[in-house]
Amino acid sequence: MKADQAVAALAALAQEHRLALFRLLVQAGEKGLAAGAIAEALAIPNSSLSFHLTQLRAAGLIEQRREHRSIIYRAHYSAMNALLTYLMENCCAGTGCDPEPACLVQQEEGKSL
Amino acid sequence: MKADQAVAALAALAQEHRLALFRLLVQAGEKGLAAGAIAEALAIPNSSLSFHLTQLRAAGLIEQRREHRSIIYRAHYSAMNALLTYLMENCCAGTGCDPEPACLVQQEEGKSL
DNA sequence: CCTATATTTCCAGAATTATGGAAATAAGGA
DNA sequence: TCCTTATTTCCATAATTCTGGAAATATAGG
Repeated sequence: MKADQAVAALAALAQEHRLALFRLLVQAGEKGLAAGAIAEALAIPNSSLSFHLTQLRAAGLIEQRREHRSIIYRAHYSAMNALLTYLMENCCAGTGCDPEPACLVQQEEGKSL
Repeated sequence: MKADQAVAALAALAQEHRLALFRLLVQAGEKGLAAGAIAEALAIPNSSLSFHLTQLRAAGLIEQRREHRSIIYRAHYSAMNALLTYLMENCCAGTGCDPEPACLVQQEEGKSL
């Protein structure tokens, strides 16, 4: 991951409504949620929600698909993991970070982040 | 962790210089780095660096201590882990997130995040 | 006390971002 | 085609953030 992608992803998450929205999608899992359901859950006007969905999508953190009349959004987990990995890359100069429980993210890889 | 703390931490990281700075400190480990060394490594004017250090510190992501004439900064790993955990909280509706390698952060807890 | 080093504070201009109502677009069914 | 539902685009206002030079503050040593 490159620095400007990471900045874009962090900026996308650094907003009250978008953070709540992203977490909602993280918790919803692979099946995702329709835009209308999100607007209702978060009590945000449609036009504002659409703006925030666009921001998250531009940052690569969520995906959309159309299903009948609804547009379904879901979290893009691998993008999220790439971000977490980037943040903690080469952490603690390789010393293991004790006694703090840092460096968690990098220990379970070998898969496509 | 509460939502507004998470937003503050993400906003602090969502800036080119601050992200590079934070990662530099993550990689430097517990011994940290002096402000001057950071300014040199990142090629940022002192006043700008000081602004960014203040932002990161206000968000709880870094700590400072004085050592002789220098002020040493280091990453606050537990705050970082609290943020990562918050982002992925209850992820994938408990289904395990396969086939994506998400949900990494929460699997190694039992320690003070 | 004077000097050198290290870092922060002050400031104002430039740039970016969030908001929500109203209108526009898209899809599906009668 | 016409109607209903679902979502996005447009727009102007308001608010926030970044920048870096110059001056101020803090520490240490001679």
